[in-house]
Amino acid sequence: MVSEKQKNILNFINIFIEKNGYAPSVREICEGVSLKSTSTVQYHLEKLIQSGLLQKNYKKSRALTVNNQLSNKKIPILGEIAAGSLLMAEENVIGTVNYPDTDEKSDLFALSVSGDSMIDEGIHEKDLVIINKNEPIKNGDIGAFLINNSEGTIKFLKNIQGKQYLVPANKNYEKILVNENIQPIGKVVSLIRDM
Amino acid sequence: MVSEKQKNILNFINIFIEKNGYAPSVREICEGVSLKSTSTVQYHLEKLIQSGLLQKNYKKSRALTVNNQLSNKKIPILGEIAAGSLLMAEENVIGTVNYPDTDEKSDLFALSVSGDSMIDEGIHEKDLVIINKNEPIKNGDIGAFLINNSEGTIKFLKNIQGKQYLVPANKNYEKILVNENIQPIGKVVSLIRDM
DNA sequence: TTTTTACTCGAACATATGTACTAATATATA
DNA sequence: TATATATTAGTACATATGTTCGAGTAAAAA
Repeated sequence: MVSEKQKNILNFINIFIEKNGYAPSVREICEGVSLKSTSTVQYHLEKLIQSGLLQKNYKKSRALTVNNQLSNKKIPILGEIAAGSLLMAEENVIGTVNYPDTDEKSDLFALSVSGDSMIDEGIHEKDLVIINKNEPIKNGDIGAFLINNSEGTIKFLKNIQGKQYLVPANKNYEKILVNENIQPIGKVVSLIRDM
Repeated sequence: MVSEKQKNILNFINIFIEKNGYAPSVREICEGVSLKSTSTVQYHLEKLIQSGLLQKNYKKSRALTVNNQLSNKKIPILGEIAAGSLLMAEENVIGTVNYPDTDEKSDLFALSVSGDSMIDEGIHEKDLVIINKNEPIKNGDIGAFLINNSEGTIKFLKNIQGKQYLVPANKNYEKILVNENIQPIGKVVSLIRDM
């Protein structure tokens, strides 16, 4: 569906943007991919738009955006989870972290780990865990949970003898039976540690 | 030096780029910051350029780039370190990872961790460690080293009784005396784990 | 007061740039 | 063979857009 020339053009646009910080004009694409007519480029741009690989704004200069899978987005870092609320209230956002934006539907945020209850899994105090609110926590997953509407915690979710438990990775802590006071926030999908 | 109006304009440009993926035109800035004349915007853009906060290309449309401290750069992920060479030869690059670009002089790359010699420090197999080639490995730091020009490894660097050792974080492994067969690659500055 | 600096506006200009139309060529398809 | 599709080129047009010039206002400095 997408010809070599079109891939060539898309690649040129990508490199140009990375190098210059803004998109090339139609005539600069001409130069860049050895085409002599602007209408030829126009033709290929239309094809790329139809293929969903490119976005363009009618009559606006250099208003190309490439639909890259590897774009970045800033996700909020929450200091502590507000009592009684899972909302990412602005007053709780203590910063942002850059993270590759892979899933368009995902709703990500970051939590700074406090305590050592997951130390045996290599999750340390002050590590940053990335949590996806839209990804369900399955048996054996590490997830973020809210206890008694006040305290946020990272634990394994494990099914033991038919009952659900929050299981720490530290022998000094006890597992916790999941009841109505415990609500899941989301699955831990990534971990970032600065040293 | 930079007036409120100019900060206002810079902020508008930043938000516009983040939202649209390309920079605003002079007239769109007019609209956005409630100014009626394009020359007024031109005037403020000049000021911002003089202050080093903005870059512009003469006569090119929407060719503004904001000198943000929080840009991102792609850093290469090396599969294995080439025998006899620390060069990041293209054939060894198995991917890239997005990482916030904080230090302009830093020379970063990523290594996928193999083995469990640092497990007690919460560094697991398949974790991605970010290494700064320009940051010296000091006593007590975790660094990346090349052994016998062939094998790359992550270890503590520790000074024990006047001698330098590579110290694992795993009781099942022995520490290694630093000799001429061991050369430092760089300090481990960050860790990324996908789950 | 006069002078300087900072900021704003309006109008006009030059051109960089996106777009449209027609035609030609080559290759595949019926 | 005839027809359709893909690609390229040339020309021309409309306008989006950066730039320049002149002037006015307000506040601060001399």
